[in-house]
Amino acid sequence: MPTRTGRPPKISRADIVAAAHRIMRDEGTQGLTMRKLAGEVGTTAMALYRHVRDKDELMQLLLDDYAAKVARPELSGDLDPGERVVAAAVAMRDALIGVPWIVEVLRADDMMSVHALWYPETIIDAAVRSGMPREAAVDMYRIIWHYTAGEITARAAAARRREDERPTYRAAVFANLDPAELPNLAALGERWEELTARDTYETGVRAIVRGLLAAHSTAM
Amino acid sequence: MPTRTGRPPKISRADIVAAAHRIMRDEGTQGLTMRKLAGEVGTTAMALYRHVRDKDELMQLLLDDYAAKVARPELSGDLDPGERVVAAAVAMRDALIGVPWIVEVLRADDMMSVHALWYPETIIDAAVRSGMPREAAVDMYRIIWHYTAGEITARAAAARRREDERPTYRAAVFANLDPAELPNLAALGERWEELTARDTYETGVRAIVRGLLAAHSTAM
DNA sequence: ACCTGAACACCGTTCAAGT
DNA sequence: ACCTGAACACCGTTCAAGT
Repeated sequence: MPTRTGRPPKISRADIVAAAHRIMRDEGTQGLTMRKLAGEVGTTAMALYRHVRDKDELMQLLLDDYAAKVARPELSGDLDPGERVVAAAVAMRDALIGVPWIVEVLRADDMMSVHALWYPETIIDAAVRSGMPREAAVDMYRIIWHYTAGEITARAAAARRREDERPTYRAAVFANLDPAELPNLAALGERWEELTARDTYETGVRAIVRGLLAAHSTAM
Repeated sequence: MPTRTGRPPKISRADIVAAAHRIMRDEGTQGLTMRKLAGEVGTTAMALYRHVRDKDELMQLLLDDYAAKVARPELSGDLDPGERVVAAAVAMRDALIGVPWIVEVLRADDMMSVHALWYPETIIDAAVRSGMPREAAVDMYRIIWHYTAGEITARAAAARRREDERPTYRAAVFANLDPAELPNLAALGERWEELTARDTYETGVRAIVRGLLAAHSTAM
């Protein structure tokens, strides 16, 4: 058994990740800086680089750590395949709704961390059981993912905007609509604010699933 | 007629916006800094603040300028309402595909600049003509918008990733899948890369439209 | 009225030196 | 082996001074 030599560590990866989660929760992606994180952990910014290659690796660590903690919801066994897809998508959205920064980190990968591959697996599995070829099932997953990522991002941005005091650019635009050119928007007027605050996520996934299943059975 | 006094301007808002567009095109949102922009225009960073309140206002200017230049596609008159929605959504996606930074700027507003309100108007109008109440038509527009924003962002990120040399995190994940736990993903294996490169945007909007129209006629 | 230089309060990251 | 201080090459923005 090799004896470790040298100075014993003051901080650990786990300390860093835990502190980073707290900052992310309280101040968002913007608020997470290496210097502030170091302060939270109780060292200097430079010490962090002993434990983490760079900020990108830290984000990946954060993602994996969160994904590992997300519980797998039990999907009731008597759902038909389409409803299983909807239930899995809603669960995925629920897992992301409090942590919109994750969507930024995920970016292009069309998927979450290793620990969250359960979501695509379930969605693809249910789609296949509904009679789709596996390729079409992957398309369904990706379409749902793009929709989910877009919805989460818009929701987070709307929440940020509501915290802002300044009058929205949007309000100014709606005050000056030409009803001749944009009759529907002008007719909606002040109701736009209220209508766009509604949670239509599930309506959307359900439409995607229904629409894709219908398209597939027509094509047969 | 009041005489203007003082030093004549060396640069204009138009110069600034034009230079900013070039930088955005060549280097993306990351590349646009006030100092670099000033260099491109031929002044100092601080001179920009005579013409633009701050970087946020500059982004809004950029957005409006681009939106004003986007041509309205003529939608053939003999499309049924559902196909009109699809055509408008595809046109909206096409207008955004080369300028993904716009989606970042738009953030929460669920819509583009004043000059691009034509898109929601057309989509809502077609949805209403297909027999939906206006509220449901707004929902349809928002669902399509979230899907579109998510797709554009993922597409841009995928393009960036392809430019990177380093082996993708995703590749490492797929090499170590447990087929017992994730049978579908394991079966897909190397095909994942190829399958997720496919353009499924139109399939997605079409499904959304079909699904929402079906849900509405069922409910009646 | 417009532009400039110096400065402020930040970033992520590197590197040589300390323990 | 780990941590620290000083430093580098950046940010957006302000402010007093110049033309």
